[in-house]
Amino acid sequence: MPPERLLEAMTINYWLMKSEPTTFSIDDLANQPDQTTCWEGVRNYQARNLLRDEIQVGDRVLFYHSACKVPAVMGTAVVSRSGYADHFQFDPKSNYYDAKSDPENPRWYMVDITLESEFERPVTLAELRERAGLKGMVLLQKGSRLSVQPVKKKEFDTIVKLASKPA
DNA sequence: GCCAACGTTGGC
DNA sequence: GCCAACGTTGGC
Repeated sequence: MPPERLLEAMTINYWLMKSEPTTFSIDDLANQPDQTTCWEGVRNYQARNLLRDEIQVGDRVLFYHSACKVPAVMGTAVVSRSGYADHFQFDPKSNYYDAKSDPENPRWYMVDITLESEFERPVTLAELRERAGLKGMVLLQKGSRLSVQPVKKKEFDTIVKLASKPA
């Protein structure tokens, strides 16, 4: 392995993934076999590139509830399988079907994630906005809609720490 | 390649 | 339910 690949293999990266709890909540993840699920249905090229090229086994994930009453980070997960073709794109009955995707050259990718911890309490979006140290988070940028996005280690650690303290 | 129209996301 | 912001589509 060339040295830069070796370094990559040793480096853990951090991500945030959004899910609408009415579709798939952190409790749903907790109830999956092995508390593991494939992260299907991402249909945005920027997020696709992350799923296909960047996100590696062992990377850690903030599980975020979006489009709900109290948007919040709910817990953490670990990437348990790196990018592979999202088979729902080839299923005409799926909401995620994409007639223009070529099976020889799949357009959409997914990873598997496994629950790591459910926070004792949600760390709300409002709370994240109050922390000066989190100002740079992709999630907090105006108009930011990426459903899979990079997070800095410092940001990840700050949020995990917040979750262990009373609101 | 431009850009208007449309659809979606997601906080509020 | 509203609406701002964004991404995609498709005519030209």
